[in-house]
Amino acid sequence: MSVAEDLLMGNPLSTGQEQVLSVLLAREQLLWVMEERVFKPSGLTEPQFNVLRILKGGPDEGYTIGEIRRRMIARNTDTPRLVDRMVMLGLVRRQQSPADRRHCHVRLTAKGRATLVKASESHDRVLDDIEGLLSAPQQRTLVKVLERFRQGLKRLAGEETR
Amino acid sequence: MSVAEDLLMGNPLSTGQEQVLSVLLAREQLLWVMEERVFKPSGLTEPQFNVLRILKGGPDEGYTIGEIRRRMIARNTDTPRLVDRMVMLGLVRRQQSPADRRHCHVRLTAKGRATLVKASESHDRVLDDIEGLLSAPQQRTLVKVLERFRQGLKRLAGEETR
DNA sequence: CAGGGTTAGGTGTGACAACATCTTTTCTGG
DNA sequence: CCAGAAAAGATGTTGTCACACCTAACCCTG
Repeated sequence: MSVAEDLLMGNPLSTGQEQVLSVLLAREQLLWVMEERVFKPSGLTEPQFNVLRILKGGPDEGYTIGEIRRRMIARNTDTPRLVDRMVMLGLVRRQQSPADRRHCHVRLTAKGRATLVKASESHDRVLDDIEGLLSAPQQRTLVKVLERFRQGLKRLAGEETR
Repeated sequence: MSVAEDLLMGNPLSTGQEQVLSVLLAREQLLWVMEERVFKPSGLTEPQFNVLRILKGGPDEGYTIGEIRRRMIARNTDTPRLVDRMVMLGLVRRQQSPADRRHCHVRLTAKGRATLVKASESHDRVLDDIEGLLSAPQQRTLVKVLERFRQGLKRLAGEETR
């Protein structure tokens, strides 16, 4: 057990500290499971997997770099270079738009699609397992409370710029 | 609003997806607030701040690289190089242990201590604000449910290596 | 239609994460 | 005591995040 987890269990922490640690540690553990069971076996990284999923749900002509970035979970993915590496891996194709030459459309290749299918299978299995961790009411509570937490944080950040 | 947040609100997602997205987005927003209000103003990065806090709570002779790593939240911090950079910034001192020359003790400098004090003030203010986001029962629920979630994930990961 | 602002994307740099490998030092079993 | 295992760090490499700055293309107003 890490010392951080140790801290969370039965030590005198402020409730703010507890909440912060809880969120950080849950995310750490979640990512660890995903890496072991989804990303490593498929040879993808987390952001690469996300790009593939985004493209799969998109139109045939693909998405532009900016559209991909807006759909990513992380705030500021360095999307041009992320796409660069995925082009080199043969996962996606990049093509300048004739209509607006500033845009470039990114599309799945056959290899990218196949890799995504394989990774998605293990991803779905992990999600199924996760649904078994908490009772249904607890799951709803978790989502609801985290949503309130997040909206509150958003206001905290927003107060800076007022 | 990012598309990821958009997804979370009123779209047909599996409950597993919902929980995963909730945790990831909450952590994103939390880190964003911390960066704006704690890390950027103090000129520290998140892991640097954590190292300083760890050293402050430790013994006078400091901690070794390995002890610091075990106390970090992230699983696999590249502690030698993290300490390298902090030495160059003048935040910590590194000294080989005479008893066991494989070890090196890392200690706060005066500058490191002063930087930590300044950063801790804003950190405490953020924690105070966070305590105001949810009702007391909700805060307890959040911590409790995330703890169950995390323990469950740990079992999921552990099943791999059995 | 010309010049300036805006937008999309690329590039340069520094810090961190994750993994592999290597060196030095210590420990341990025979 | 000594050879090999184990431990602690250091180092090399790749991928990502975050920021700053730059370029090219478009648009819009005068």
